[in-house]
Amino acid sequence: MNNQLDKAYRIYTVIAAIPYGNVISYGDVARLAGLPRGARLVGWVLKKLPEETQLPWHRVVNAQGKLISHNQQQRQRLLSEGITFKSNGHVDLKLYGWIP
DNA sequence: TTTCTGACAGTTT
DNA sequence: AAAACTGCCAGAA
Repeated sequence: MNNQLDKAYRIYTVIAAIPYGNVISYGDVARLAGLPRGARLVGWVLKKLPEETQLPWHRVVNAQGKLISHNQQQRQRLLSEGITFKSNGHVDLKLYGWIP
């Protein structure tokens, strides 16, 4: 079946599998979840995550390496995983892009 | 039902 | 280089 829960579930699975110390873009999450153009859906799903989720949502950044604006916590978590930032405050996707 | 809005991306101006 | 436009999917109004 192809209901929204299946799609959300596939997205969860992909995000849960992002290795420690790596980041991935929304578009790549969608692609790996079988939703080639579902980047916005990934954002929608992540927005709905509960506070206490164990999903490594902080490893998902946009295609420019920019973090979401509303959450300071993301940068902190990435730093604690050893991820470095460029002078413009973006993560370097070339270094940390996740190739499964 | 139609329209608008996102924690986005890719292409075209 | 930067802004605009288009595609995508689900939800809210």
